[in-house]
Amino acid sequence: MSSSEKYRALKGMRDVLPPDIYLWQQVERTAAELFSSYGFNEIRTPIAEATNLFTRGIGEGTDIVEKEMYTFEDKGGRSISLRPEGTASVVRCYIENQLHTLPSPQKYYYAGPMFRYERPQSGRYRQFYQIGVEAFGSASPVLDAEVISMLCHFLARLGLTGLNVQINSIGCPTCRPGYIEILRGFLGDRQTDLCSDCRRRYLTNPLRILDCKVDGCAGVRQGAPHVVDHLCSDCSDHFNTLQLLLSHLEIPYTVNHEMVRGLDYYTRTAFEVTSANLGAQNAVAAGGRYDRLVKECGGPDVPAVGFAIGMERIIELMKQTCPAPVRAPALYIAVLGERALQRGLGIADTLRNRRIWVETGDYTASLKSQMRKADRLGAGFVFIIGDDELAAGALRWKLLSDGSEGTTPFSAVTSFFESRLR
RNA sequence: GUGAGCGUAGUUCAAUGGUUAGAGCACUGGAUUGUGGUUCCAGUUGUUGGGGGUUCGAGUCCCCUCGCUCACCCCA
Repeated sequence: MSSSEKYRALKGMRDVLPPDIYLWQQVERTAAELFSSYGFNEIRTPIAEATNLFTRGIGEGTDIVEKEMYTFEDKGGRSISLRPEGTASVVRCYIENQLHTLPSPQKYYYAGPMFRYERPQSGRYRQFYQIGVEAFGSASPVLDAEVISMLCHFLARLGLTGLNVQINSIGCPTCRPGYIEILRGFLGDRQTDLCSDCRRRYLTNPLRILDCKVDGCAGVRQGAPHVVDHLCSDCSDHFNTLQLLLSHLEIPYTVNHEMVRGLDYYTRTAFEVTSANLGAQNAVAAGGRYDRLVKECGGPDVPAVGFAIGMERIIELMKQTCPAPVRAPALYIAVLGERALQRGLGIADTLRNRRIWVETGDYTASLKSQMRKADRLGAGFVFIIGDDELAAGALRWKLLSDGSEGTTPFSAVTSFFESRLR
């Protein structure tokens, strides 16, 4: 709104406040509980890394490293970047800590902010949060299925419905080059009808033409050969077994032949969960297999699968079905005078030790204003303590929902309150 | 990086180019002593995002700028 002097959060970055914060906590708690039942352990890596970890890991030609990274020099002249995604950091962590020496597969999850310098829009922020999962050390499609299944259960446990799971296989270094040539052959004489980006992609990364959203390109690629029909036998077996497992697990999915992931490191399985209830940025979670990345980053030849969940997008969907819960104190202690305040503070302490949310009033304010404040906070009970109550050794209580009132001795406060709580 | 829409009180919104820019909600206090919600009364809040221009006169028209929103691109 007004005034250039006021500080505001940077473009594309925002505060998370109550009541939304309780949804965030719920999502994080659910992830921690569910993922650990699948044997995934949390890890925390720094939010900044050497820039070349990302350029090498994510791929020189990707938009993310080409134009979206927050990159700066530290005081020692080193090029540092804020992480634009989580996988590269986790891979670095896996290699640096020699986690391959532990029994395979090693399974980890992380949660935290990522940074990309993009133009913000609905569901897209410059600082955004992901919960990600990475499993190292098994090339088996069983692990792909486990990870996809875990993701679906996670989303279901949060009460999200109407989501769409799409999978595809984009092959491996053995079969992908062959497919790319076949694709180029198909597109060959129709190149001129492609958009300018796709004409460039024809040379650099023809796979990306498959998921270009420009109308003309969709027409040009109609009838294009599917990757899945040109996989080597290993990749083909892998993909078929994955589908079989997903069916056994009763996970509804569709094969999307046009889905290729944007990051260079993916091999074989690629998958994505989308929602029709978001804006243009409709991916809720996405991931895939990256069997060559660990080696490419200087580690042992270890295959891996993972995915990342877009926190803000999950939260948005949750808010559409049920609003964020409003929290309110169970008890407000209205106090009249300093002696009453002292008594009230003691009671508050006792009950707080029993995990009860208690607020105390301002003894210089009128009872009316304290009552009003209790009501505004949505407190369940009010305790009233004044000279009369101190003399009688019993406080007045009032249940705000129906206005009922009574007295109870100070000595019986704990048991009174706990029995009335449920 | 490209395009479009929108910027008026804490908030939601009014105000044919024409007095001192208003209203609801919210907030604070009060309606006989120590009782919330509903009601009534009173009070507080603005560089109309900022800068320039047109005009006798600009919240209103024009230009620039900043911000927000949405979309493209790309992605979670």
